[in-house]
Amino acid sequence: MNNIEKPPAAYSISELANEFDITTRAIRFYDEQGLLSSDRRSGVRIYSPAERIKLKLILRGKRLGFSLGESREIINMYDPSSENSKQLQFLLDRIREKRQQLERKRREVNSMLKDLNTAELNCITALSELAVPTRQKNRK
Amino acid sequence: MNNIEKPPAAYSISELANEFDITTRAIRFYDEQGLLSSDRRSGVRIYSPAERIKLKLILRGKRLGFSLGESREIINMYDPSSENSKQLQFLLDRIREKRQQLERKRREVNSMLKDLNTAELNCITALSELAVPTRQKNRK
DNA sequence: TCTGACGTTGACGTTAACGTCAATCAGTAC
DNA sequence: GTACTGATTGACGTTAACGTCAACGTCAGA
Repeated sequence: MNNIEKPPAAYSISELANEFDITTRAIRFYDEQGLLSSDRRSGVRIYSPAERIKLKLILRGKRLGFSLGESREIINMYDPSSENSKQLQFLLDRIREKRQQLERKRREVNSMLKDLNTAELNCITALSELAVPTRQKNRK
Repeated sequence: MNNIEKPPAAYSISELANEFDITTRAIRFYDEQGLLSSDRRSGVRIYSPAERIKLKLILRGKRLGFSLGESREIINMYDPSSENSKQLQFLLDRIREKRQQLERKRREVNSMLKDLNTAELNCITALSELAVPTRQKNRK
């Protein structure tokens, strides 16, 4: 017998809330807004693994500064449920649009990291000069 | 004589608003909140190039999902105005903390870009199968 | 001097994204 | 049955980040 943990086939609302460290209220809100869809077992929400992934995508989107509406759009990009060519071309355009946004974000994250590096260096320098204030310090 | 554009030594509120495509109200709000500081020429706000940079940092932060409070912290990381070693060490810790956040954001941006790529491929495939629905399509 | 563009300060309104609370129901444990 | 746990649906409250509007100041140009 093997001890590998099987991924659950379904999740309760509080399981998801605990896993992602959010409140059930938030999940219910996403549900109301149609970002998640849930089966009901006598009124009680039950989420499939696919919905759990959607939730992950929503939270990732939030951390990157996307609104819930934008995250909804992004999620909808993953299934080409639209069948006709016009819709597909439109979807393709929006995918490429989002890519532009994300590449900008990537550039800005990198630039911000560079800034932090120099800030860190300044900080370290200031610290070391505090620690050894007189040794070999040639002042004019 | 040369025709190079000298960078202005000062900016009015509407100049900045136009440059960054935001409203003067937003700038005034940042000013109130102490994210920007302004000289006053008979009541009228005047911004230095340094404040203009701060504004850029604020907007970049927003696009990456930072709150105004977080952006304020990040901006404050760039000048080691605190002199004593304790403060500097604390600052250093927070810099490294922010770096963690940013590196996570970077990973997530990259992962999101990958997702978009596969979404694009799916879309393109669906399109091409629509365009040539009968040719060489071997169905079981 | 009057006008118009641009600025100011309140003060209140708005939207997104939940938080909070109350009343209620459904399954389990004793 | 009863008590407890965890879920539900309203309904209203809250916070951040501005928008909007009114009333007013200021300064250059005709």
